[in-house]
Amino acid sequence: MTEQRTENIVGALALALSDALLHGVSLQAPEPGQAAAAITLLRHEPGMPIETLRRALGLSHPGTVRLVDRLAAGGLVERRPSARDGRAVALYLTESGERSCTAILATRLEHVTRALAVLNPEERRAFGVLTEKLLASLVRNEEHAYSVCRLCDTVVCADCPVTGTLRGIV
Amino acid sequence: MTEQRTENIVGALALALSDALLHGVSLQAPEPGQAAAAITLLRHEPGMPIETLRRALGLSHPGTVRLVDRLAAGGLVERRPSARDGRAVALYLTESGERSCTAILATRLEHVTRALAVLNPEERRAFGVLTEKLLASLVRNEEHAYSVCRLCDTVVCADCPVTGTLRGIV
DNA sequence: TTGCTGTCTATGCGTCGTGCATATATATTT
DNA sequence: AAATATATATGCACGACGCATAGACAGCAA
Repeated sequence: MTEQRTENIVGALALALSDALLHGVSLQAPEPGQAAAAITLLRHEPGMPIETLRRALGLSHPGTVRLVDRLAAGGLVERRPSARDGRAVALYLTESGERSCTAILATRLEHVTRALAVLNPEERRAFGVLTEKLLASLVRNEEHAYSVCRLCDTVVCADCPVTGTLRGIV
Repeated sequence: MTEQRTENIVGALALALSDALLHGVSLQAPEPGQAAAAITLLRHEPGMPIETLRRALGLSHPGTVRLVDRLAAGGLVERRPSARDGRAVALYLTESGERSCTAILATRLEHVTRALAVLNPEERRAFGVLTEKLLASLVRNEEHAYSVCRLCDTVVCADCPVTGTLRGIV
């Protein structure tokens, strides 16, 4: 019973945090939804094809193509022919897209920082350790990892626990 | 710098958890989106008017009216005249709506439980304490509380930290 | 009471994102 | 060389959404 109370609170915190993050991040992106995640993923891995992006975002094929259409029309993303695969498109951020990405990551970081502000240094450290353990156990495969890390800042997150888990799986 | 790594991981976990929760919960609801949250909110507070629901879900007026239309057409929700306010509608779950709500809450609980399974009892307790502290500090006002707790199980969550904070504010 | 303002609900309308089905091009296998 | 699989693009129809608006009622003022 008391166990379930903890589970309930954890679910509420996850919802509250991701609500705040997604809302804040959408304001930095050209449109709500997965546009912000698409942008940060492309900084994460420049040249990513549409199909990989699609799997990370959990959208349909046409939906992803149209999203890229809109991002390209807005001057944030550029389509180039892929060097390795003649069928594929290699997606790159433009300069404007890079600026948008920086704003998105800053907003995300700011929201999480504000949320963690009530914890003292020891508590924050303890929370970080537990969070890392939870996150590492949650990732199922590479596709899921792309999705989970779709809004991450890869520069900050050296030795990412998610990729660490994947190395263990593969 | 290492500080930011913690923030990054916390953001990723929040996203991963809420993704999983929202997806699982949507499968128990008649449609994706905020339908599941609408159903659980109505168990939380039977007789809730559309406007309160709208604020908790973060939708537009017409969007909420249409959502209630679809839920009513599906036999999950019932509109009744409000006893106190002649303009307002009092929303209630039908029997079928109650069953759907039970399935939604069970799915949510199951997902969080599975996520917390890697922690041993002491870790889980510590994580629960820190989570509660974070959640309590995050809630701004009553409207926000409805939103944060929109998928909660009020039976399980006796002495909810969110309502506790609100009592402190008000 | 009468009248004014604010709130709650409902709906017509136009827009736009979405997915299905399909078409085309290229890669990979047989 | 043929067959199959994969990556991208698009025509089409559906549906959710928000804007603007309308109608009903509450609450307050004169």
